Parts: sequence; C-alpha cells; structure tokens
Amino acid sequence: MAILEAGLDMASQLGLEGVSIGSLAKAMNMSKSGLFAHFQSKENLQIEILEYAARVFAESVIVPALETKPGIPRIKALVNNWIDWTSQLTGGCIFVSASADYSDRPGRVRECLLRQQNDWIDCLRRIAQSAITVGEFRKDADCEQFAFDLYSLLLGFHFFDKLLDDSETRKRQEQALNQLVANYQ
Amino acid sequence: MAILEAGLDMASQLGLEGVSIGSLAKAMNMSKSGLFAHFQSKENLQIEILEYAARVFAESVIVPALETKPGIPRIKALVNNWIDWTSQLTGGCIFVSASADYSDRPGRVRECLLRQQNDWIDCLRRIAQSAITVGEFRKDADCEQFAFDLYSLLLGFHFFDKLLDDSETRKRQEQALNQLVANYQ
DNA sequence: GACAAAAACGAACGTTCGTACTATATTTTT
DNA sequence: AAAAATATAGTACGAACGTTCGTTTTTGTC
Repeated sequence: MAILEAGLDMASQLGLEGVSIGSLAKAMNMSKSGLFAHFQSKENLQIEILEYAARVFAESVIVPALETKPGIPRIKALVNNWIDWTSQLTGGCIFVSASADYSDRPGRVRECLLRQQNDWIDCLRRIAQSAITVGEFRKDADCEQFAFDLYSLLLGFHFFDKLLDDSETRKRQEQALNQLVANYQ
Repeated sequence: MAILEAGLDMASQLGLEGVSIGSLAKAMNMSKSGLFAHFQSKENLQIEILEYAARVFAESVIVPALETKPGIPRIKALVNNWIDWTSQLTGGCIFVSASADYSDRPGRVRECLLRQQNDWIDCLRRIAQSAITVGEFRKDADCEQFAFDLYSLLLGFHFFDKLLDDSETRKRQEQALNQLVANYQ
C-alpha cells in the first residue's frame, strides 16, 4: 500500500512516534479523516507500518542472502544487504530507532517490534549455524554469541554512518566483520 | 538543577522529543509558564538536558575510569561504568536514543549531540592509545578502529539489554569484550 | 520594614494532535 | 440497472502542544 510506503519513509526520518495522521495525509494528498479510516487508530497505523517494513526487510535483506551459498559468503551478503537497506531509507533503519523509542513504552507496538527483533536475532543465529554445518565455522562456535556480535557491529555501523559523517565507516565495518568472522573460524 | 534531573529521567524514557513543557512542569509540581521561564524555548530545554546529561556522564563514567590504571583495567572500568550509567537511567541511555532520533533532524540540538558524541569517540580512542603506551596493546593497533569496535559493542549491549529481556546479555558482553581486547593485544 | 529583583503563577493565544461522526463519491457485486 | 460495499471528504470535538502576557508571590539587600 502506498500509504504504508510513505509512512515508512516518514518513520525512518522522524521515528514511528513522529508519524502523525495529519502530516501523513498531507504527504499523500488526502484528508485526515480519509486516511484515518484505513486504520482505526494511530496504534494500528504504527503496527501496520512496522509490519510493512518487516515485509520489505525480509524480501530485500533476508531472502537474497538465503539464496547465497551458506557460510561466510551468506554472512557477507546479509551484512551488505542490511547496509543497503539502511542507506535506502531516508533517515535510518526504522527498527533501530523504534528499538530505542519503545524500549520503555509498553503496548502493542512494542510487542510487535519485540517479536520482529527476536525473529531477526534468530535469523542471525541460524546463519551462524549453517556456517558451522558447511565447515567454515568451528564446530563448537557459539551461535548466540555470534548473533550478539554481528548485530552489535551493524548497530555500530548504523550509528557512525547516520549520525557522524565519517567517510571511513564503511572500511571500519569491513575490517570489524573480517575480524569477527576470523574469531569464529 | 532539579528540573534538568527530572527532564533527563523523562528523556531517557520517552526520548528528548517526548519531553514536553507541560508534562515536565507537572512532574515538578510547577506551572507550565513558570518552568518555561527558565528556558526560553523548547529547543533550549532540550539542549540544557543534553548538556546536563553530559556532565553527569563525565563524572560518573569517564572521570572514575581515568582514575584507574591505564590499559586494559581502564578499558574494563570504562565499560562497566557505562553499563552502570545505562542501567541507572529508567529508560535507556539518552545519547543512544537521541542519536537515533536526531540522525536526520537538523538544528541546534543535533549539533550539540554531534559534538558530544565526537568527544566520546575521542575518549575511546585515547583510552586505546594509553593501552598502547603502557604496552598492553600492539604498537600498531588502530585506535580509531578500536573506538568503532568498542562503541559498537556498547550499543549492542544496550539494545539487547533494554529491548529484549535476555538474561545472558551481560555474559555475552563480557565475552565480546574479552575477545575484542585480545584482538588488539 | 521598604524595595528591587527573581521566580512562579494563571489565563489565553493559535496550532496540531488523535478520534468521532455524517455525507458524498467511487467501485464492486448481484 | 439496482444494490451493496468501499473509499474519501467535511466538520467538529476535547486535549495537549509551545509560547506570550500581565500579575502575584517569594527572596535577598539595605
């Protein structure tokens, strides 16, 4: 849906909480009430934006990575896709900003986000597991720890890339990823 | 100032943008206009909260770490102080959430935050440098890279600790830190 | 105790927020 | 072609937003 696409773009700039019915309606050349009728509350709108983002994320980050050869190539593909995904969005990764915003704001939006992020961590863990299976990671490698390490790296990249305008961030990320992978071989 | 302390607490839960003059006044048992008179705009309030947070951060995270023996003990002290700082705040680290919120919101608040975060990265870099000086890091260790790696680790910890309620996060962070330090020895 | 300065107050400004109704087009189904 | 379902628009609402104003209360100094 076009509304959700515009909502996602707006949320990436201003955060999920910054998407107001009025401003989104204006961006869509619609009346407030006309747009509001599609969702029945702001909370529903936020959740639908989040779920739309998850669909885009899955098909542009996860699916293409899973089509790559398991092991280190798949890991690098996933990382590159993730970085492409964040630079595609105007403001930044909606899941990163929402995670900061909703860490202490109970409700259905938080629950939705939590479910999604748990799925994402699971995905990272499984990719490490497949690297073990094909023999590129040590047999006793800690997949949970790998998920923690890799997501930390991505979050760090996101911070340096979006807030600071450090031209060397991409190189830093590549070096960190190489070191990370080496630690598990 | 007591207002800034309450403002910092509120900002850690709701983000800097979520601190409204009215709600902060209510929390302080003051009138909106009485509180407003202290600052002359919301932007000023946000900046003063940010600078107050930086003062608290400096004296509770950085200063005690600098009193520790340079090298790995100082690094570990800094990390532990940082974690204490984040768990001290109700919601989460104000700098983390503000970095996500203001990555694409130009203005004086963003400039202030950017200055502070650059200082913080500098601090991480210097701590790596002092580890080289005392001979605990390789002579050719890349201090910039270390700052990137360590802050990524802290951001990752913050994410796992605040959003997910993963009881093993602390252990994951310790293991990642040990690995990180080992990579630079 | 008088007096100036600083701090807090209550009321109102115009705007935007999310939400609730009702009415009019547009599309789909029968 | 009629009927039903869907989408958009219009208007209004109470509340909260940041901000301004003039007034009162508190504080410190002589």
